[in-house]
Amino acid sequence: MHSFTEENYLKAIYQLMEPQEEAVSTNAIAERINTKAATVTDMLKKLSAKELVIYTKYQGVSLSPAGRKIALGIIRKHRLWEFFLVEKLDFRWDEVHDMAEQLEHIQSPELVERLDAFLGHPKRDPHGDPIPDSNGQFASSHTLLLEKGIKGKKYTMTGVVDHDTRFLRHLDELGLVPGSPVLITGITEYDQSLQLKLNKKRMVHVSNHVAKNILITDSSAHE
Amino acid sequence: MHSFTEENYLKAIYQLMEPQEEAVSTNAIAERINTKAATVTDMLKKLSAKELVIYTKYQGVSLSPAGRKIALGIIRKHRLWEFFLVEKLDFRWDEVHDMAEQLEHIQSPELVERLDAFLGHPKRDPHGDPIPDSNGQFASSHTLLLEKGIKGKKYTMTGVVDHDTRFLRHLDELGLVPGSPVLITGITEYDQSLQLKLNKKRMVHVSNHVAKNILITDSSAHE
DNA sequence: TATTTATTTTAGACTACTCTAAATTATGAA
DNA sequence: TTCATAATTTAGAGTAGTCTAAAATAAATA
Ligand SMILES: [Mn+2]
Ligand SMILES: [Mn+2]
Ligand SMILES: [Mn+2]
Ligand SMILES: [Mn+2]
Repeated sequence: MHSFTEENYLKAIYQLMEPQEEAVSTNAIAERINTKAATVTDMLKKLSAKELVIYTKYQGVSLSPAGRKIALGIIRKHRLWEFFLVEKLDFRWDEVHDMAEQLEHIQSPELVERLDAFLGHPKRDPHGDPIPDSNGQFASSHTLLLEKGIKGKKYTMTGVVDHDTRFLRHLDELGLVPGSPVLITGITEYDQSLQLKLNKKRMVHVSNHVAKNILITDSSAHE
Repeated sequence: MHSFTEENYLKAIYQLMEPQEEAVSTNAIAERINTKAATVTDMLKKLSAKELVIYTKYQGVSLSPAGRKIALGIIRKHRLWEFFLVEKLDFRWDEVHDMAEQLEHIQSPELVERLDAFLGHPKRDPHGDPIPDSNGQFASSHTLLLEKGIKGKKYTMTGVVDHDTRFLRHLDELGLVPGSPVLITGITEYDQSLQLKLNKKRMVHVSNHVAKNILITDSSAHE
């Protein structure tokens, strides 16, 4: 089997590869895992020997199909546990990540499937991130950044880019959480900040920084 | 903090000390943890330096108050997770131990307390073992071995001594699980086997070996 | 009590993961 | 294209946990 540590490397590589489908640098992994480049190089050789990654010296690394499968399994568990913690144990969405970092390594395929069923096969975690199914497939989503939204159009808040606790708390206070209806009522030219109308006529003002870190989807869209 | 491995040693020492309140031998720990005596000696020195155990060369080891507290915390988590797995995820009582062995090491005091509340503050795990509260206190129990039961007297099955999967499955098939009413209707002198009447007039016959591994309590007893 | 046997500890070594410092390779500015 | 700088790898070493074999101690037995 693969160790706790190996799993974390595979997950990190997956998440770094995700935006653009290209090889990931040693330094990028080191920064994400909070370790040193030399340590990463050692691990890449090990994962390469196990054929979980494709690694060429000085050329970066990418996941093999086997490595990708493991990474997706970890992410599936992470997000299911986060959903459990919020929906069943009443934690807030900004509190669950560290617990999920531990729970994602629990080994038991049967447990994952039963947990998934117990939770009602959720499609997204509390942060709006999609939960891969047992085959590693994601529900398709058509999201865009709030920053790119059009004035006067109705959207639904679907997730966040930044997962930092303070950011999530701030959104909580604004009442802007996954599922919230969002109507862009005004855009301030000067600083690109937005005036939004949420449900119950609640009006809020968000900075461009916030708008850059919120995902929305067309309200009329049927996922 | 203390590692996964250290936690397993502390738990093992606790469980070996439990029956009689006396020091535990190196070999006993080695056997329980599936390791070698030399390895145990190393770990005992380490735990002793951390003042989690009281250890004198060649004299065996016992838990310090701090070590005992950690051990009880692990046991609390183990049993709460087992309860969760059986009650919420519909696992059978013979399937949950290995998962709980992993889950018991998840670090988050808040998670434990929320899980406990979510489960309704259960007093016993699926095997009838008491779940210590957050202060390490057990609900008092007045159990005896089925073997020691008196003919014609009504009891309630409360737990097992042996936790082996095959034994638990066997009890399942007999319909003899924690909570079952048990009336001893006959004792066979020759082999000390017992004739029992469970609920719904179900009659079962159990060997002395089985009777030695089942815990019962006086039905009239109020815990 | 003396001797044999069992238990426990010590010595030395191995794997997994990590680090710092030095060497190597790639990159990009001149 | 050359040189300086940044990124990466290699070398060497440390910690946690594990092992086998040998030495020391305790317990059992004659
Ligand atoms: Mn998370
Ligand atoms: Mn998440
Ligand atoms: Mn168990
Ligand atoms: Mn149990």
